[in-house]
Amino acid sequence: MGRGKIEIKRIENTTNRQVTYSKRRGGIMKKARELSVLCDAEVSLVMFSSTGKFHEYVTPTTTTKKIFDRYQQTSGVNLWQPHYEKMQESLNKLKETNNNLRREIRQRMGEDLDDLSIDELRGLEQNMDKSLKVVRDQKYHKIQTQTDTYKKKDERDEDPDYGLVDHEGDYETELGVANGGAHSFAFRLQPIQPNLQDGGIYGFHDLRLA
Amino acid sequence: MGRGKIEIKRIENTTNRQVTYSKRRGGIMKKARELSVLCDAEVSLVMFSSTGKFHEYVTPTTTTKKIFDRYQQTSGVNLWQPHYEKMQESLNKLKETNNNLRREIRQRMGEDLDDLSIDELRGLEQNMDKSLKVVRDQKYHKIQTQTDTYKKKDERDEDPDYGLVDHEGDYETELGVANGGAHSFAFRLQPIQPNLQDGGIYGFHDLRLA
DNA sequence: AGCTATTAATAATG
DNA sequence: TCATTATTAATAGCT
Repeated sequence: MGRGKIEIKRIENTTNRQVTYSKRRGGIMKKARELSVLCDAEVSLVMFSSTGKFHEYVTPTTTTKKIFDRYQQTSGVNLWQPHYEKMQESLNKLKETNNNLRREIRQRMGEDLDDLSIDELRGLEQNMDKSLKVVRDQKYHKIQTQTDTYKKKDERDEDPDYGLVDHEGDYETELGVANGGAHSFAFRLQPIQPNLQDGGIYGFHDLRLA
Repeated sequence: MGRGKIEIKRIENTTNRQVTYSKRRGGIMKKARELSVLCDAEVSLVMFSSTGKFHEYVTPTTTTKKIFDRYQQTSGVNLWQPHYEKMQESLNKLKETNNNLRREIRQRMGEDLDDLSIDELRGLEQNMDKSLKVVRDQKYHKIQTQTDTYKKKDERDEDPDYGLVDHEGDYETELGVANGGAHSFAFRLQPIQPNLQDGGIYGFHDLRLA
């Protein structure tokens, strides 16, 4: 369809190649548009010239993203799914771990004990008993140390923030993630938060399953 | 270019539309191929017919994924990155939360106490003391209940497994070691599959900071 | 960029 | 769906 027939092979002359690219690009985009309209089809046409210039046509009623999403779904070709799935899997594992850790803390606080067997209860009790001794010793040790320090310096003034629980900022809501603050200890929490609203928002010290 | 000129608008007759789709699809794919070869260009052409049938052409020297990546890069359109980053962020928050939960459990096991103030130690001690009483009561209650059950049961039949609690033998041995010989109630949670390779980024049931 | 001779695509038809 | 063909559409080579 020109002044002469041409062979379909790379046009070596650079200028010619560019000109032909320009002309045919217009042609194929027109074809794509016509196909969209006439046949009510979704079309995505993406082109990069040999010089790297980018052109595209997409059916106006959709987007390239949608076309590619559909492409993935239909063709079964995974463009980024592998990575995504891996992360999703990691997220789920972490959430499960998180729940287990919360459950353990709750049990160490004397809640959620119904499901434990006698042996488990015995193990927990022994562990807590032993741990409590360690904590107690550590407390005495610390008091002793501090007393010594006071004797030396004879300074004073206590921390006015004593007892305050700081509530840090927002947490990830979409995935039901609760982010414990660096110094969030359940045992410091006096009133355990009553029921919050749904949507995966949990207080820092909420040990319910996420 | 046919026996008559046609207007570029949706072909209402379904059969006609399909036929035209079929013909023009072939035509545009040929054009895409020719553009690729003649002009040394990268072309991706994705089409969905109105009935949902999928067809594509990609320059043979590349792949749809590569074109897609390049498209993202060139057009500046970020299609999946936002979601990806969001997940990454969630992962990080979850990991931090898990670390905090682990730390709390460690402290409830008498470890990692050095950073706690006297007041925090006191709070922890009181909480543990109180919780221990609850656990102890629960243990006695459970033992009592089971004893009653045995009495009733013995009157009827002899089912040696009834009411018996498995000694889930693993949890004591496997973990005691990891935790300096301490009886590690935490590791009762071990059953979830261990982490795979991947550099062990997410240590799920290890109470050390990940 | 335009122009146009010529080839290519395809709408209607069988 | 497949082949034919009269027409229109695209475009190669030129300016």
